[in-house]
Amino acid sequence: MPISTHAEHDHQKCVNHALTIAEHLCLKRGVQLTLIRHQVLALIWENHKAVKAYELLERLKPLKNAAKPATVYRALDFLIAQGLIHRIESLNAFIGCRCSEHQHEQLLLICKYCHEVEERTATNVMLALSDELKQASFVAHSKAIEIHGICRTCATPPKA
Amino acid sequence: MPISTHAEHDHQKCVNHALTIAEHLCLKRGVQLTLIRHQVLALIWENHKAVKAYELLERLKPLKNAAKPATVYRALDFLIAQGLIHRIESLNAFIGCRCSEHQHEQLLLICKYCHEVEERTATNVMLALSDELKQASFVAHSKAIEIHGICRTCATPPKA
DNA sequence: GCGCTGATGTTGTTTTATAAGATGATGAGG
DNA sequence: CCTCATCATCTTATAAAACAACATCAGCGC
Repeated sequence: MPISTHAEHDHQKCVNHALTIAEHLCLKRGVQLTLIRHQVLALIWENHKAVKAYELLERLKPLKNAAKPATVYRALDFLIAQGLIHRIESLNAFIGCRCSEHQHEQLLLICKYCHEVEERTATNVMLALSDELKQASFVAHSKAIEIHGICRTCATPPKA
Repeated sequence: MPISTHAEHDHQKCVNHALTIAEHLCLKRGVQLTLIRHQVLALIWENHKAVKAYELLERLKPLKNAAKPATVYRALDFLIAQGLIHRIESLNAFIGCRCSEHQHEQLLLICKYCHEVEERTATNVMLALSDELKQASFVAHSKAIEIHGICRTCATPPKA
């Protein structure tokens, strides 16, 4: 079931949920969700759009005057390693992960208009992919699939 | 059926085939496969590994003394637009396309050891993907899937 | 306190990609 | 033949994205 990505949803809930999960997960794993990391994660969750590293840097600076590229990249590295965010290769951008605890094979649908990213489990696709990889005798390390196009909302003409 | 990517195949055949196809295709489409574009395409086809833009630039310089970044990037843009090569987003690199004439939904298997890239049609995966996109009401523009891992050859211990 | 470890600060560099304006080649139409 | 348009290229800068290296600091166990 897709989530509602556009304006109408209670986004504060999204954010709170994501941050709470992140805190619990880090605690459980014995890794530090430090202030900077927490701030970066919160910034990423400000919306459901893919966000660039230098954009995050700009947004981080008011909170953290000394912020430099390395500051952001290190936080991003950590968040990725913990599965809390995804890196979108085809955009050099980042997006909060909705399922940090579960599997990590997802389908990312990236809208070229609103830039929102929908994350789907897409079980059937992943099954077919596993099968194909088996046939190819290829051992995959990660199976993120990034698809660019136009999302439901942007495709639908503004309601009459 | 996967192609043989490693050393044992007659690579000159690959190259000639790719260049011939490219020439015909450009002729048919009324676009110019100029000297520079042809040279860049040939360089990309020197092997089946993903190649970076600045690496191409270095290799192009002996042939074309004035070569600058823009020289290479323009040629790459053209080749991509004509479907003669693929851009591998997750590597910022490029690879020759084996099926310039046909469909453009492919599965790219990228080996982290030998860096060779195998291109597969993966019909079942693409069907499952189309289905999933339909469910999501998402209109995709391109459906390249990049999977990183270890290829058959690199996974197989050197023959006893 | 001391020393270990992980996190951060700081500086600089590398890698990847594009912008903008001048120049050159080719071909169609007058 | 000229001229204009178009496409390709050249040239110079610069932007954007990412990382390397090393210094410093904070917390913790001993």
